[in-house]
Amino acid sequence: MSDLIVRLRARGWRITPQRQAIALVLDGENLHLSAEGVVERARRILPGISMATVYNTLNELVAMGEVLEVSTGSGARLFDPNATHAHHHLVCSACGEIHDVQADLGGRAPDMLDRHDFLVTGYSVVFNGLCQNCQARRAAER
Amino acid sequence: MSDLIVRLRARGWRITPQRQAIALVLDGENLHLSAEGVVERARRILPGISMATVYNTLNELVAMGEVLEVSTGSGARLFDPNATHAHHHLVCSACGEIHDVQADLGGRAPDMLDRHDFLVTGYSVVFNGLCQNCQARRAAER
DNA sequence: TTTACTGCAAACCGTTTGCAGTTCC
DNA sequence: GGAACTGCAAACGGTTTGCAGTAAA
Repeated sequence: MSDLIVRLRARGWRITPQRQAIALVLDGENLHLSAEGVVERARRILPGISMATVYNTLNELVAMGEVLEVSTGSGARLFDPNATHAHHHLVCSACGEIHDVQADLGGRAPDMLDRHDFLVTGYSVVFNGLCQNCQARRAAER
Repeated sequence: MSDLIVRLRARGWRITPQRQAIALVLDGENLHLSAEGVVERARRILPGISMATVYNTLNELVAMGEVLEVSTGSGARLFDPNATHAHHHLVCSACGEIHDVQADLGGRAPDMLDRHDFLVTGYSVVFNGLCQNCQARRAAER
């Protein structure tokens, strides 16, 4: 059984087949799925599951911090189940692929904010550029 | 006349009243407006201006790098005309207000990416937390 | 048995688009 | 004069919601 299900049960959630399917879909590394992607995969496990249920569940998971929301600016939200290990994102401008990257600003982040009376509770970095594949493809094209 | 209009003319744009109104709206520091916010303000200058024109223009400005897109994750895109000075954003979790902050990761950003074959062309940092006002309000509430 | 949860479908919101008319150069 | 631009309104894609039915505890 997935860790997520255990934690959801601990929080008093009813463990329905739908939630088990969603938890199963969200079990993995380097996962950045759109809501539609989650529905699609969840339907392989539980064909009848509805969009509404998936959206409801994802929103609740985000609200309780079990899942992160990644907004890449282009179109739909992406959901990132890797909420336990702080990390940032590499977004390929060519193919849209997203990779996780270790979080480490080496304590410099707070320095940036010295002159702002702003209480920082967290931060996220989005790196834009070209992934390995797209670099290779560009090199081959010219 | 705004600098932006000068640059747009230099790029061969036709300078219409609509574009002048939008340029006027986008003239300012620390501005983070939704498309609707731009329409609203532009209509004070040119009452008949349409959503479509504003969206078209904003998208073109973003595409040519004259305006930045800030995605806060919650709802609509925000447009940031401060494209000439690299900066990042402080987003208040309580009131949603956004402030610009000087960009300076002190050359550490590339270090984070050593083990990823990823060609970084840019990055942006979003700091989450509480702005001065919301800190004060919370302190007063308890 | 209770009440949280699900599925359907319609509504919603921000955004884009096709097209006919207008206007800047 | 002609291409670029505008405005309208309809369409669009992603997401939310109301409600009646279902099932977990």
